[in-house]
Amino acid sequence: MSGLSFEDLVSRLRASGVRITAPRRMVLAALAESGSHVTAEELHRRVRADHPEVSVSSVYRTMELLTDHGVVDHVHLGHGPAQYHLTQERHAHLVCNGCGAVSEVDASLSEPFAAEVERTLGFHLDLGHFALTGWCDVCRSARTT
Amino acid sequence: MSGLSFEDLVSRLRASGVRITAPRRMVLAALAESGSHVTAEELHRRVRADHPEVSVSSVYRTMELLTDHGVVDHVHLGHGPAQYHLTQERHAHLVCNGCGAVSEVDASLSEPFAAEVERTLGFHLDLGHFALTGWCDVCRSARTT
DNA sequence: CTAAATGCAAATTATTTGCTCCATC
DNA sequence: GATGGAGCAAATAATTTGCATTTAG
Repeated sequence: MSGLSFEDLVSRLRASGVRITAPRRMVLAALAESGSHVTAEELHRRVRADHPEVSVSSVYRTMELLTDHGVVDHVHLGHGPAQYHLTQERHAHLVCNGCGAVSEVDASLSEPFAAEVERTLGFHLDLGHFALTGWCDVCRSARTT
Repeated sequence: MSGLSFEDLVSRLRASGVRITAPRRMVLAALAESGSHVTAEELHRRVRADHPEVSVSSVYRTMELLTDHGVVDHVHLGHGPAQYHLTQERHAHLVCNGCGAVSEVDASLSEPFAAEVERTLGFHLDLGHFALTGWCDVCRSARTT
């Protein structure tokens, strides 16, 4: 799912019967060019720079479509808007309540916990969709002093 | 912090210099009477039943005040509104993406994970503020079949 | 040509804020 | 009676939806 170029993605989608329209192409391109996480608003801003007529609804509708096709995913990093990204290996996110910094948790760290929850509670955790919040080292020290 | 009666809470607040107004008293009473988790809207609905003039803003402002005084806390159970509750021992919540059922995770289960994250990443998790999402047994089986 | 997608504006949901009037201490 | 709270309505923020108009295949 990762490592595919932008045009590869377009071909794959067209092959799945997805209509490749100008807005869709532009939104997907903007997403591919963005770093890991972008908000819908940010994508809209980028697309609008070249094509002011593209609307936010198209961004949201495209994200929904691409999500259904497994190409896109999003995370909620606490309060605030959802963050979209091309589908990749799922991992948990840590968001600091103080500075807002986002870091990633390697699956190897969270798997034992997820396994334990599954075993004892019969609940299958998806730690990739909502971030885990807390305090980074720096902010933690700053508040306790 | 737990085990205090409604009137105990009121006295404690008044002692801290908090003005005990009619709306505050009613909102706090509604919260105390509600089970563990209630939304602001639900609290408003309850209070309004007897006193239609009380506004939502008062509910929100009261929740904010009580939060500042450590009497109230809230959790985000995924999408949807925040859920308020009287302050109690913090624990993580599991929300099923399928049926929406909420369950609690005993701290003993999450502590080893939190400790490991703290040790290796220097990040102090607060698993009590945002719920962990995933799939309960029933919904999980239902989707994979 | 026709089903599906777009743009735009208006609706929703959850929460916050400005402001004038009212009540607690 | 002064300071802080309440109510109401309007403002925000993020997203969704209805509908008339375009467009990909």
